[in-house]
Amino acid sequence: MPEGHSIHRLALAHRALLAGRPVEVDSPQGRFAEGAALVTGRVLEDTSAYGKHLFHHYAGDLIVHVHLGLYGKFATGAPPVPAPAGLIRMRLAGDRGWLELRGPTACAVLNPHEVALIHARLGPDPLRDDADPAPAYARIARSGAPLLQLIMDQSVLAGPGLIYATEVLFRAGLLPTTPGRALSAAGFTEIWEDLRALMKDGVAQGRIDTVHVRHTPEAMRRAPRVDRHGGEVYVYRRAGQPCLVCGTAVAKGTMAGRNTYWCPTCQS
DNA sequence: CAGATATGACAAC
DNA sequence: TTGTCCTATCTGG
Repeated sequence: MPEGHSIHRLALAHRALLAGRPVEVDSPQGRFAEGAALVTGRVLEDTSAYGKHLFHHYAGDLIVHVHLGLYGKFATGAPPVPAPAGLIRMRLAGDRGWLELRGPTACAVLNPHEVALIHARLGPDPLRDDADPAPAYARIARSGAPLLQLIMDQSVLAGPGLIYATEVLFRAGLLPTTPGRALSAAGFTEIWEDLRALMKDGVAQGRIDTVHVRHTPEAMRRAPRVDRHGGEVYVYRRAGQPCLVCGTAVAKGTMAGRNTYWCPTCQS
């Protein structure tokens, strides 16, 4: 489930499992063999997350950068390390546990300068307390692109993916097609604060649940009747099913090659 | 078993 | 807008 909350959660888990001690790194599948050879045996000093990007910081200014893309997955466990099954791009083994990485879009050893370049091309991450949302609103306010695309654009906001973008727009009562420049400053602040609340809950729970997280006061006023027995999301992948707030059939469309969902009654 | 699908990102047309 | 990458899982026959 690789939206930003998953990556932050992975950074925490990997720190707890492996940081502070030397780790053995290899690549059973082979495609990360050269990178693994550079870092194996070093101390994994820390981990970090920025948007959907995960970093393993090794002693000696070597950083392994991982981007899960659409299919990437980590598996972790306590010792002993299991026999390799499937295609394992990267495997870590420390004295407290092990980790396997499959199917990432990116897995490479970088230097601090290269990491800084990645940070520089990302927008503010709602999960980072050092984030300044102002540049994101500046981008949105002068764009005619649809809000769904802008929220998913990692150079505007780092971390939200299709589910959070879809759901936060439902909670804000805005159609996915709303042009960025139609969003008021107050409307942006509501979305930013809601993303922070939703994604922090996502980190804590390990799943996306946009129905049970408290709405902002503005959204509560618009959608006060939440079905407590409803699903984890309001509209994502619920095409044709009744809206949890008003009962209207959830609509489905396509935008920039991605499926989009919205409630024709609650969103305008 | 083949085929479709997936929470992403990028290049190429 | 389409194709490509990477892998696992779910669907239908």
